[in-house]
Amino acid sequence: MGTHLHHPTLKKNQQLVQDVLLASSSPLSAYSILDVLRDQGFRAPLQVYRALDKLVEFGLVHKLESLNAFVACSHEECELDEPAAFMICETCEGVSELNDSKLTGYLGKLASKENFTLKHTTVELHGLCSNCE
Amino acid sequence: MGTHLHHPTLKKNQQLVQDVLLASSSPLSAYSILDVLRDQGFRAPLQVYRALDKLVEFGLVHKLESLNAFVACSHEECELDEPAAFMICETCEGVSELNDSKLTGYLGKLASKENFTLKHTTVELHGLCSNCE
DNA sequence: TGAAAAATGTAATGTTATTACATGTCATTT
DNA sequence: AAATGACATGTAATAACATTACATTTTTCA
Ligand SMILES: [Zn+2]
Ligand SMILES: [Zn+2]
Ligand SMILES: [Zn+2]
Ligand SMILES: [Zn+2]
Repeated sequence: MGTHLHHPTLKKNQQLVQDVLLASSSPLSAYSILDVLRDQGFRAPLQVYRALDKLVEFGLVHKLESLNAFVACSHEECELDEPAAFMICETCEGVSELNDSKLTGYLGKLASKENFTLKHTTVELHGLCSNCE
Repeated sequence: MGTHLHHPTLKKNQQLVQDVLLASSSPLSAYSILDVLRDQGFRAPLQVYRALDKLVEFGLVHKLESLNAFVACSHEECELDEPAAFMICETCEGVSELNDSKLTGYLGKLASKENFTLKHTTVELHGLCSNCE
């Protein structure tokens, strides 16, 4: 396990975005979040993107690159411990976040074998979850 | 190794797009490809996206989800053998494609442990290549 | 309190990707 | 050869995703 850093108290917009993501059973695009938050006064995409940037920085939210969408972290917070992988169901759109140290370790090995300095990994597995099979 | 399927002869637009990607040292967005091909008569994004769809289907081109960009396959063609991972240098934008069966195998294991039916994997490692370190 | 840093509001713009519909090309069948 | 059907192409319009620029407000902290 890596060092656990406390994130600062969330600002108003950050908290609103975080609440929307926590309430969702599947990843949401920035524009979907915007639509939900129009009632709370959101008017422009940048309000969402700025909040998301911070939440991702704090490790409270992850971006799924293959979906252009965002999910709340399934754990307390990933912080410096990057999530290892996401399993994404094509049918129900459910996502489960895996923190598998063996996978992380192996990706690190692959990188060092080529003298590649690893900064960030994206691992997204698409398929069908056990329910949807 | 999986079954080797022959892809059909490339059509004109497919070949043009493939040639642009083969000549590039780094991944290209669909719109960058379009710009290059304006001289050859390309006018609209869809001409590029349609060609890319086919090339990806044939295993001759891969999409890098974290960059919204496309690269020519480094091997003859990946066909049904999905590439295992890409290492992407943040500095020179160079990409190297890894076909690592141990990684593929481990991702499969992770999935089956959760009764997840794996259809497609996205593994993209960001960092610095040995040259740029 | 006063200055600096961070967050927010808003508009405009840039980038990536798809839908819709018309036309063209080529192999197969009659 | 004409008719058919499958696939490829041309073009315009629009949708979806994301950033730049600039003004203002709030928070932090010396
Ligand atoms: Zn997490
Ligand atoms: Zn499912
Ligand atoms: Zn390949
Ligand atoms: Zn490099």
